Amino acid sequence: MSFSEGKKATRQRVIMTELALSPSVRTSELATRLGVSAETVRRDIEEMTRRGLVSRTYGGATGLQLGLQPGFQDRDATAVQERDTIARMAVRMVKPGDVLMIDSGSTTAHFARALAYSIDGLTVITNCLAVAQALAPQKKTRVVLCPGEFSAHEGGVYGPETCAFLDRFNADIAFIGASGLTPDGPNDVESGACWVKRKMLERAERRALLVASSKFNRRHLELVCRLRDLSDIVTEALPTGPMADALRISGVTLHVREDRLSEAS
Amino acid sequence: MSFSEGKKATRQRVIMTELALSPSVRTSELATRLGVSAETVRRDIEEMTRRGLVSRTYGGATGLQLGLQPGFQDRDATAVQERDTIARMAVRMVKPGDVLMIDSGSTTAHFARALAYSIDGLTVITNCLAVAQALAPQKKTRVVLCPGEFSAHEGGVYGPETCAFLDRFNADIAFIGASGLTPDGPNDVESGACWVKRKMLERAERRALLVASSKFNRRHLELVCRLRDLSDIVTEALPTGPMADALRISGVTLHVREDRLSEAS
DNA sequence: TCAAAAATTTTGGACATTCCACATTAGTAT
DNA sequence: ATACTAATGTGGAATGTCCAAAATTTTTGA
Repeated sequence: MSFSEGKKATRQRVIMTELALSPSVRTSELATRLGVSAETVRRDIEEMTRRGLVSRTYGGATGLQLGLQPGFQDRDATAVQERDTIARMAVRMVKPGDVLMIDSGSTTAHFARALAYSIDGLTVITNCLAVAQALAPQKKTRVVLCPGEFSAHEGGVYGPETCAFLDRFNADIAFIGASGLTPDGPNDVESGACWVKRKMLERAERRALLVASSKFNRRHLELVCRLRDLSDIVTEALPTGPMADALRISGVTLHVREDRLSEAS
Repeated sequence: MSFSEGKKATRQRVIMTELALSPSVRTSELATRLGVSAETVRRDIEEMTRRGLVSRTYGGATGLQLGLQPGFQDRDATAVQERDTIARMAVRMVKPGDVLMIDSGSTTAHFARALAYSIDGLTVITNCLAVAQALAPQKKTRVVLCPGEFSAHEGGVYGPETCAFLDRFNADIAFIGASGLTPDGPNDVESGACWVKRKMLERAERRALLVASSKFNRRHLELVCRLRDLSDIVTEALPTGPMADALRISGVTLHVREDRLSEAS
């Protein structure tokens, strides 16, 4: 009888579907709709809660509100302070009317939010949904979104379509992020993301890397480019050791600020 | 004593805050925490539900998920029921492995959410961010996002880039929405959106319009296409009068609610 | 095929929530 | 102050939910 998946799996899939359509479901309704007893539904919900799929409530369940992609903003929710400093510094590189390319990532998205209320008349080309959403409400900013395969994990689009599209534009400044920075240069875990970053760097006059100091000396799958291929690096703490040496030699402009000022007490 | 906002407003603000921290709140707990009777909390929740701020559940409330475009889902927060019925019916037109084009809009986004957990192996081409985000978490679904100028109001991309991009693809079914439907055909307030819809219809074998019956006989700026240019219309209530006549003549397949089915077998 | 294991339903009582009508209180305008 | 309206509290009946244990069905494995 059963061919592809068990009854339980089917039931739980229906629950997820139901939850995708409405913010909450009720045990009793599900029981009727699924033709099983309330107890069974309750057990399903309990199990799904354990697995982190839903959140149990009195009388039913609700989906987990994920503000965004799981792992996109959560990835380092602790680093808000650092990202904030970086974002503010990076904003100072931009002047009204500039054409920007902005990469996907939590740091660049934060930068975009800071940009939104600071500078007018921008044109922003991005492959990141969060960046687009941050900037678009500003009437005076034009946001161009790249095509490509959408990755929920990264919250952006990637692939040959993306690169080919970027190839048709010229920008004043490109802002890219990275999952690591070594003396060799910025690197990233995603190969698809690397190609997009490279293409952005290629099409822009100034080429800025936004990176938290916690990423220093972290080595990942693929090298995006050499240090000397960047024109600016924006970070919140001075690098040390080999990293500092490599930066000095590369001739990249380093934007750092240590003043730890908060919002008025 | 009171200077800025009334007690009720403060209470409801607390409820919203609480809801931002956890996916659901319980009436009883709120009552204790707020120092008011459960009945008052219940009345608050009821009012907030009417205003579309939260969703009432048995024993409490949950936030509305899919936190995206402000004004995107709000536009007609009341029509959830209708959209829900439409979404479920539309899902039944799709089979595993299909290539779909999905337009931007609240109805189509809802459809995408219903699709996400129902059908595997899809390829979806869309100009709508919400659609992409709804479908992308499904590993077995491929989501291709169109390029274009991003409109925060619509939550999607538009313009010549978008149309030119769509022109390169072929789809099994196109699902479009509309702000109005008259005997002439579907129409929309946004000219840019119309062009995208037309292009999607042009590139797909089956051409389905998802529209709530509340949109019947509403006339807006621009006609998207003729009725006969559509192959299917999915709605939740039978049209009447001239609208019904026009539909019969046009030869479009009409899908109206026939729900109340559970899975089983 | 049969028996053990797992999943599901049933049952019943304890407890929680809702709903509604009405009493009470707070807030506001006259 | 007075009268009026909105907001909140109270009580009890009706309904819904939870939980645990036992009975039943389905699935699994040899």
